[in-house]
Amino acid sequence: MEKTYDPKTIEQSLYQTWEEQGYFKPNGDQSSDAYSIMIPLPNVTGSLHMGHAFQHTIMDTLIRYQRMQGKNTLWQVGTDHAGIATQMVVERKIAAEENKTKDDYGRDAFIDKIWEWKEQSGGTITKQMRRLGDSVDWERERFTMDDGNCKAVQEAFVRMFEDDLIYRGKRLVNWDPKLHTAISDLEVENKDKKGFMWHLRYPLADGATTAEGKNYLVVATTRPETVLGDTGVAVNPEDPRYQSLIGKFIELPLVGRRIPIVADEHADMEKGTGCVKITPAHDFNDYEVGKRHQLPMINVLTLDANIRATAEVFNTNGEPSDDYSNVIPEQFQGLERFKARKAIVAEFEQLELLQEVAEHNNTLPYGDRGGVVIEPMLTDQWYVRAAPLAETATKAVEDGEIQFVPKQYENLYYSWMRDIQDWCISRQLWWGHRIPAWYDEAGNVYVGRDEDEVRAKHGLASVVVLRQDNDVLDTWFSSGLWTFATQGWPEQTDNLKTFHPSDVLVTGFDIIFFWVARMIMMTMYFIKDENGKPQVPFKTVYMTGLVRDENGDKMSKSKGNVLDPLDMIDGIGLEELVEKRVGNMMQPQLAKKIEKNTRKAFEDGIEAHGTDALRFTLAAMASTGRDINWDMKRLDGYRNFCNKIWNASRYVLMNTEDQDCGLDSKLEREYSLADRWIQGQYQETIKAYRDALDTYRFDIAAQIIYEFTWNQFCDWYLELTKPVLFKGNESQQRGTRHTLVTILESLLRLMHPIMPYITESIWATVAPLAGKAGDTIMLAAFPEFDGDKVDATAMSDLEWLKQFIVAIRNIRGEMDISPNKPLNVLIKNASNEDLRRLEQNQAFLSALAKLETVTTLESGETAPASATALLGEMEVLIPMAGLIDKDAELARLNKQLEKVSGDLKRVEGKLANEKFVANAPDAVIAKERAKMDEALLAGDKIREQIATIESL
RNA sequence: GGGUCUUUAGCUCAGUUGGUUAGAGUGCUUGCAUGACAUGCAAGAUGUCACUGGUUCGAGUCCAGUAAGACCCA
Repeated sequence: MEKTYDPKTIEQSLYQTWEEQGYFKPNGDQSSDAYSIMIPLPNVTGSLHMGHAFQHTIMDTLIRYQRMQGKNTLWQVGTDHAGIATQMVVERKIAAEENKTKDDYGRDAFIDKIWEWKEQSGGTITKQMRRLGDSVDWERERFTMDDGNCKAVQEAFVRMFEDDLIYRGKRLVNWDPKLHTAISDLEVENKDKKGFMWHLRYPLADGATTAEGKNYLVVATTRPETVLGDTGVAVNPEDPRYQSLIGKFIELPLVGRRIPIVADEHADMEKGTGCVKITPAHDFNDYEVGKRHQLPMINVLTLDANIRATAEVFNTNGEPSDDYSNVIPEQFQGLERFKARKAIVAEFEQLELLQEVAEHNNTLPYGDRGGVVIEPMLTDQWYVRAAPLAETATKAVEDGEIQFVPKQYENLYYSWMRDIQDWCISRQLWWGHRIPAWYDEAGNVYVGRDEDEVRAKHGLASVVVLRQDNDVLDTWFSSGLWTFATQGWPEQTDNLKTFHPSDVLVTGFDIIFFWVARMIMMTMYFIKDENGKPQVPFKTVYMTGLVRDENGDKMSKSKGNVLDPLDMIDGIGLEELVEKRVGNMMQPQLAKKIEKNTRKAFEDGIEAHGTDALRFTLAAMASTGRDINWDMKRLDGYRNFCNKIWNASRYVLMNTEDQDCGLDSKLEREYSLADRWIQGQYQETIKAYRDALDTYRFDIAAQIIYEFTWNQFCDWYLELTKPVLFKGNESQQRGTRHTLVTILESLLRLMHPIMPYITESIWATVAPLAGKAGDTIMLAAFPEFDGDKVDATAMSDLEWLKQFIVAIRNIRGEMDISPNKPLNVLIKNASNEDLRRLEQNQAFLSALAKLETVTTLESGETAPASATALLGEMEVLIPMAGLIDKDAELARLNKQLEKVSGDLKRVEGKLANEKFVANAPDAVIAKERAKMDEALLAGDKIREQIATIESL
């Protein structure tokens, strides 16, 4: 083995071997339990960020852990087509490179272009996953637009339509005027912005006046440009100011439209003037008010959100109507919406109908992709009726069929499910699953799996011209079928039977609504068990937090603080990192700032750390549901841990390779105290570690394995093997070698799920020495706790030994005695057990505490002036002659005394409190008593010692 | 406005049903070429557990409120 751990040289070839050998595939053993995880679909043309690395670490750890327990294990891999995002990328690309639009290409050619792009850039993610060590079954890799998924989506759509769970309707949708598509509520981000509230005078018709005698009403609005589409004014039915006006009319300025004054709860008496203009075609609240009062709807905006040349007038059912004139004043025609606002305000001012302009904080809806303000728009769209699906889906969580980790996310889930809105699933895009609906020339709609089926089903002759809906489905619609479509649905396949429901879903809280909830709804609707009971898509949902940057800021491209997991693994130079962050930016004006921040945060670029260190760090920081502030220092620390494992293994191999490791059970093996102790420690580590993994506490698991490996196995056990290996007899050496190789071999298996590469690499050499056969650690058995191997006496004996050694080292450290100077120590007040332990562990003591002699004083025998340490009642004395500074020793003793006195005071106080003694459990009181006795004794001894030293 | 979460060592974070002197990594101080490792070894220092009040024999932990921050919903 090389002297220093170098991940580069081991990782890539190992992965290739694993993949080639088919170790990632399910073992197909139907007699063992199945275990499956369906990957949260990354965008096929995207790349993995630290959040993915985090989730993948957790999934791979779980999968490897279960696989090593012999389960029939599947980690299903795949990517999604990311409709809007991908189409935008390719549109920008052809615009930049060829100055063309998608319409220049035409639908089919443009879609071909996207497939091309997918072929080109689709490999990034899979390469990254291979570097991360993800043990996914690549042969089953799926894509949301592959044949199987297309079939599943089509089938799902048709069945839901037939069951009246999908409908088409003219309704207000969130329209993105930049991307020209409807989006769902979830794709809208509400942002607080400073704006204005305009108070407009609306003249009353027919000579009516208000209670105050005015001939107009004042309405307040943040969107004056929608005046052109007003079809009513609402006042609160309880409002005394306007009661007499209800049923009367307004003469709407600019367009001269006569519109009614209606009474509706929506008008808030406390807010503004209490009068609200109603524009049903351009506002979600107004739409509802309009429905209640049968107000017509007038659309005044184009799909670009410009003012139309002529308005579209609909009745309240959305049918074209001529209730009102469609004329729009010429000066506003074609104006962009914000310019139109200015023009209309100016016109009101001109007409002396602008009463007031007040500053106003409003919340504006933005499209999460296009980044422009969303326009409520009256269009025909397809919807999923969500409420009936939500009922079953909510119950599954209530009944505990699906559990969220951590639990509090269940509330978030419930709160959304209880108030669920219908889901707009059509998108005016070309890239995606085209909606399986056909229209005849009369505008009738037919839904079916293909045109032939539609014709057959509805008896449409071939002369009837049908055209398919131009729109595609929301990407999340296909993602919602992921857990079962990947397993062959709509066929009833063996895979579906074996691997569905999946065991755990590992994902971020930010897509609970987008994906998790919808997956539960869709799955429970389509998949039933043998008894017809709806099947859940997964039993547990493990929610990860966000990985943030070192300042706690969200990582994002525009902030330029994104980290590529591969750069943690391979390292990257500063210049290259800067280039990576500022190159190809959508907002080049930020480049300077990003460059400066990057140079500050990564002065020397990023060192290579290897996959195992990255994974271990992510695991160590995975406490439930919390965000992670990424800390390079932690990564450094855990890279050092890998180096530690490497070197500890090197030590083991140096002392066991080509030597008798006691595999032949006929030859005698003598186990030292250290051997028996480390075995017990190790067993307890297995137990605690498995508990941690079973409860998704990866941070605790990492902590346990770190503590055992470094602080027990390396710091104590390996040191304790030295005296045996260098000076012990044959059977003692054999026993220790046997312990060394067997513990290390098993420890590697224990660590493997989190750190796959380093463990596999070392295991290949260590396993044969421990008598283990097998081509790969990946398929070796996961260690199991064996209580018989825990030797309680050995455990307490060794703790005593450690205390002894630490006490000597402490005196050396504080007294400035070289660690190389052999010492002669005296023992006073030793119990029989102390004597036994001393007797049995001379070799360890002299090696680890560097002792020349240990002499027991008879009772009554006087000791020379010494530095002392206490082990229970036993005193360890280091004679001072020539070694120790009197004042330094006094200072050291006084410090100890102070500590002991402090303890004593606290404990005495507690025990003197009658209520404590009366109420506390016996065990607690006994503990306190013991502590008091110990403190009393220690205090006496230290004071005695101080007196002795002072008298010198 | 409603809701959820966070606040513990210089930094990044653990801390179970309330019960020793609140821990880890990193950083800091001192010493050390020691037969695996200087990406190391040994020893050591470091806390108003955000704040105020309450419950309790006992609170980092439970309750109420305050402050700061993050997120979700409207």
